Amino acid sequence: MSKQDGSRRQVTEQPSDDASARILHLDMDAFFASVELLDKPELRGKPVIVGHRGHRSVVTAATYEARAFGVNSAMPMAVALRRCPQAVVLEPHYDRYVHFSKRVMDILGDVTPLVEPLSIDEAFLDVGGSRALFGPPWHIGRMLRERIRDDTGLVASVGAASTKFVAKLASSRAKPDGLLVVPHEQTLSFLHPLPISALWGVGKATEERLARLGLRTVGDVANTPVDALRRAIGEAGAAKLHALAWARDPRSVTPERAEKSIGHESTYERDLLEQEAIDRELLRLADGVARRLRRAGFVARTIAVKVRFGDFTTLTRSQTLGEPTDVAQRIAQEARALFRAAHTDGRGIRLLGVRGENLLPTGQVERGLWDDDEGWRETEETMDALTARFGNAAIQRASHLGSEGRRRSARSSRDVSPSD
DNA sequence: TCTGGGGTCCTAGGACCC
DNA sequence: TCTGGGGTCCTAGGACCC
Repeated sequence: MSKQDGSRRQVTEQPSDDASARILHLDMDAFFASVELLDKPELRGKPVIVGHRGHRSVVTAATYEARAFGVNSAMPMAVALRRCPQAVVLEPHYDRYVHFSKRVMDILGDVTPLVEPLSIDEAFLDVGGSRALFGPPWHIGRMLRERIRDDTGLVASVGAASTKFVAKLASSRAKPDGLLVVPHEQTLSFLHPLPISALWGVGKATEERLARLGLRTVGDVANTPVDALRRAIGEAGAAKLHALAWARDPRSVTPERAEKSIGHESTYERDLLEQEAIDRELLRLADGVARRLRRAGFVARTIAVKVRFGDFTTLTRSQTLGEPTDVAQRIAQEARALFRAAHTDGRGIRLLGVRGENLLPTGQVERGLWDDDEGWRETEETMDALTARFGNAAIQRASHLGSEGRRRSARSSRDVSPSD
């Protein structure tokens, strides 16, 4: 697809019955690159790559014109420029992408409250309850694409089906600049001829393992006993894949999803060798994590460090704390200790990462519950509510603050208050 | 070709408790 | 004294997705 002719090829004829295709998947076409082109209309129709110019950088996004040369996102920039030397390379502007992402998500929210953003440039919608106001899914998809084009100048593709998984497949099949509805009764004939790699969760490694069983298409997986799949790829993967191959996907569209971890990592143009530089970087990364934890209203119970050496071998180390934190100095202290305990003995460091895991909401866990006898009594009453909200495991883990942190918690709740 | 940065989920082994 | 089975938590690594 090297031409943007604007007129549409892949628009389906309106299906006779698409009421069952209530799940929409909307995906922006070449999102970052398209946002850049809004400012630079003179580059339209040319191969454009978004990414840094550094010698260790990768392609963040590419226009369809660049993809025609075999350029894809996540590809090393050096490779991309060898394949397409005439490509224009633009620095990314993440603030702009976030801005346009919000505008698009707002448009989706006008149709239904059941919008689940999947990443910055795609979302699921459940339009089952929107029919009376906006018509059938096919019509809603067309309307959303038009509104996004009119309001932002950007192009979105839409897939509609009775499950999330098939809707997502439909949108990628519709790209670029298309809309595809897969009616319920056509689902399996749509699904089964596709290659196994179309299945969610099948990457290179899984594809190779399944190829050893002689499986190539989704239909092949559907017709293989779960036991055989289990031996090849493990318990959970087998069950999931077999279900997906029969278009069984019980996941509903859920607008709010709790974050599970917050982290930062950096790859360095030159490998880091000096401990001083490494410590400085760990503090910088820890500070970024701490800020985001506070802004999101979380404390982390576990701190994890990631180290990648010059030869690309990678290790991770993590430690669960007695008392959760969102304080940069505390996170950095733990990160440095983990780094030292990993005995990296002077090898060059290509990448460092710091991550907070096991997140707990700051307010409920830290503030007041265990401050005094009054608070201690309150605990009994709120435990059920907390458990219902955050799950048993999280609350049990948090509750041992009771003995350990009780006397200190007046201080600690000040330390971790989200003030800056 | 030489590999970013943000994440999620799964597996497996060991510790520990009942 | 030896043995066992289930459950949960912690840690490390890997696959995968955008």
